[in-house]
Amino acid sequence: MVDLSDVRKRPEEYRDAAKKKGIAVDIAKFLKLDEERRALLAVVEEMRAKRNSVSKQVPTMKGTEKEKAIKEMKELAETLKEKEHVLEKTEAAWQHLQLLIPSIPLPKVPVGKDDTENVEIRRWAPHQSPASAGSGAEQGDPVTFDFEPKDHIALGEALDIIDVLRGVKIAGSRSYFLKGDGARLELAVLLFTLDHLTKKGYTPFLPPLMVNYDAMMGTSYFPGGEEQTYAIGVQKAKDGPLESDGFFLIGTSEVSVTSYHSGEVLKHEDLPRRYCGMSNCFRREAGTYGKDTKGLYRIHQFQKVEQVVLCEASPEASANMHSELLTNAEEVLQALELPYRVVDVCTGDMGRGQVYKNDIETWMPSRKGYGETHSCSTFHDFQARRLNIKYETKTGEKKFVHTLNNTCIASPRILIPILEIYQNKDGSVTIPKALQPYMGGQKKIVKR
RNA sequence: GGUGGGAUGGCUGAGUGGUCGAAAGCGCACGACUCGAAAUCGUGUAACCCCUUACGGGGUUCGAGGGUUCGAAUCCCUCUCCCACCGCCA
Repeated sequence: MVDLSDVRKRPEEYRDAAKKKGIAVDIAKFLKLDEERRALLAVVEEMRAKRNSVSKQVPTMKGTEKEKAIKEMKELAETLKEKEHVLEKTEAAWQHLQLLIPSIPLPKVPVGKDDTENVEIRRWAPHQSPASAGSGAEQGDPVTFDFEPKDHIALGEALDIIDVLRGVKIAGSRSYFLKGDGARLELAVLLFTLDHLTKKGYTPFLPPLMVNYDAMMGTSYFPGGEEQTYAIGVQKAKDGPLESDGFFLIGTSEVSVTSYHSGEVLKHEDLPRRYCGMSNCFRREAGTYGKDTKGLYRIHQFQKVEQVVLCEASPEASANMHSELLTNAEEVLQALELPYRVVDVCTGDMGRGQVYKNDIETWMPSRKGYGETHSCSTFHDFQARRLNIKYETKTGEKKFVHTLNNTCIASPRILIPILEIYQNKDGSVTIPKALQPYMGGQKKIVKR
């Protein structure tokens, strides 16, 4: 949610932001409703004031005077009820619209319509002599092979560590099993990342996977993201209606962990709060039919270590935390020796609330390109307003905190580059050095 | 799943239809006393919204929603959450 007084002050900027982000919201309609609401509020409050003052006097009155006052108040109550009803309706529409108003992107954000217009800002690849020949060398790929490489599915099936067919059998498309060393590899990469962040002062969380509407709304997934979200309910008969329990499966632990302090007032000296949530994540992936159907790239359920930060309300503090979050994620990729690039996400590929966003894309040989593996977002006070998270400044002023988040690792998507880049000619996969301690010292995944 | 007890300001807790946004205590802030401190005494101490340059005024909020009433923390209905015990259970 944005600062409404700011919207009143410079509506054109919000109209512009909505246009650049590709978000449909009628700012003029909002302003009109806003005025209507305030006019109605004035009328209703005046009537309430009258009622309150007369009601206070009633007990001191007697006889006909009292009867007259009560009669008058009865009539007033009726008109008041009507007015309140109109106000309520206006307020509901007003509230709905204000949730749709996007934040204004920082000036440095490139303007563009979708992810094809994101702008690369840097690349990293491990130091190793580039192969002079072999698959990929002529295109200048960061990873080359002197044999014909397999994709992660072929590797996973041959090694019996990924089973997509049986996943689909019991849970439908975009489902899978990790088994054996595949299961262990995923846990290894998650735990390695969690340890990395813990060492850097981040508090790990295992948060609720099911949350209420307020958490979804507060982190600004709702309204708008309902179609991407699984709702929890009870189905009493096969093909019968689903009775909602009012809970939703999180698509990221950002939802639970950012909401952790909702409704609270923190102390200035307790900021920044550095948190990381490890959780399963659930996504319906509605509207992606036919997109990334093969393999573990786009799936309904995965696991992620997510970084979440609450910091003081200054653009500088936010910017510092943003680069810290990026650095943490890059350190993990560097430890895993996976080539990646960082892009500035353009306006059209940003969410409603974000003011700045970077994606990290990791090299995936089978895609012959970089695939998104991380997403680092700065919100300023957009989420904090919705979640009502404040802090008290040194001067005793209460302000909304700034929130940020970034993936630190998401699996099994990260298994794509790991398996594909670390594969050997004989079909085995070398385990990245950093993960070997988390696999009991094991150095290779081989067919068992 | 069953039974009983709860939910009031930063905290404890009183309040069962009208001058109650709410006693008292604790905490906190300021002042007095003191060389200074403790103790003591005094004063003050909720959030949000609307109008106002400001001073100030008004509204809403006693878990949430609805109802009764001229008027609800207080009465009625529904729901949520917490605590205790019983049953079942990873």
